[in-house]
Amino acid sequence: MQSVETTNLNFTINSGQVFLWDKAGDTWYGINGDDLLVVREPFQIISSKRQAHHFFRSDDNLTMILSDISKDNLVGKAVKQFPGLRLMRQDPFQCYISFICSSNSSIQNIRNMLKRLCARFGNKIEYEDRQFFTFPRADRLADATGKELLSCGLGFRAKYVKDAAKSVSSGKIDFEYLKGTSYESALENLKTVRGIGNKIADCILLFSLDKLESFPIDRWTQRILQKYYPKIFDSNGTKSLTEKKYTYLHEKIVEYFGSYAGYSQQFLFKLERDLNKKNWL
DNA sequence: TCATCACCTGGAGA
DNA sequence: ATCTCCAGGTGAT
Repeated sequence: MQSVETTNLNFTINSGQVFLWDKAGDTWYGINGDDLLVVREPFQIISSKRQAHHFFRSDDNLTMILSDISKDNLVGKAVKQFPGLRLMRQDPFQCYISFICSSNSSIQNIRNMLKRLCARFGNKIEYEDRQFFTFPRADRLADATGKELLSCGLGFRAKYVKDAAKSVSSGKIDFEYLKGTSYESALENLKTVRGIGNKIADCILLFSLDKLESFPIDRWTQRILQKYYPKIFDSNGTKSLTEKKYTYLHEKIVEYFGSYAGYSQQFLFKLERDLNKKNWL
């Protein structure tokens, strides 16, 4: 029987979904929007805002989902190997900005960028004599100057972040609306933002907008598909992941892995990263 | 429609 | 020490 209490925090937090979590002793501290989450064993999650939420997706029927995705042998193997790996449900704006920053960057670098954004534009809060900075609000980032964002080390992403924040503060991008609309519609909507292509949009949809059929395809995922499923996801010819090919692959993926493909992706990704001894942090 | 390439920056490896 | 290379991509030719 799987449940939220069986969450493996190390696996889950270091799975590339979130960037603003730190461990001190037996306690994890994580920034989620304007909230600080504190998690310690035995599994107990505390919110500084006393918000009742399901950050670790405890409302998912995990037993059913893990059983469903285990129909594929390799995913089944990964589920057995990493039973406590979970998807998270992050604050959408933070997720959106985080993955825009992830473009052509490394995990460590993404962490640094986001921490600087928080320190500069977020609010300071204290908890158990520790200091934290919340994630900036959209209007705060929309009002930031290009120079300020560059000084946070965002590089060419600075203008994307500012524009993206503007889109949210103006209401052009509405996360609550996107949660309620279809996967395809939400995907297209997100991709109208500069700096967001298929891969980043899929990350935002999967990690913060409850679209479990999202299956972000990046270098790693592409390698996994070619390595283990060469016949099913035949990438004949073209090397680069074009718009057309991405869409085609995603259709095949949902057809093959099912409507919880996002969970499948997380397990496959963990499996392959582990093989390559990439532990992150 | 597809392939190439530039893009800021910092960390890792030579 | 100094340099090169590259990182869970995207947008412009």
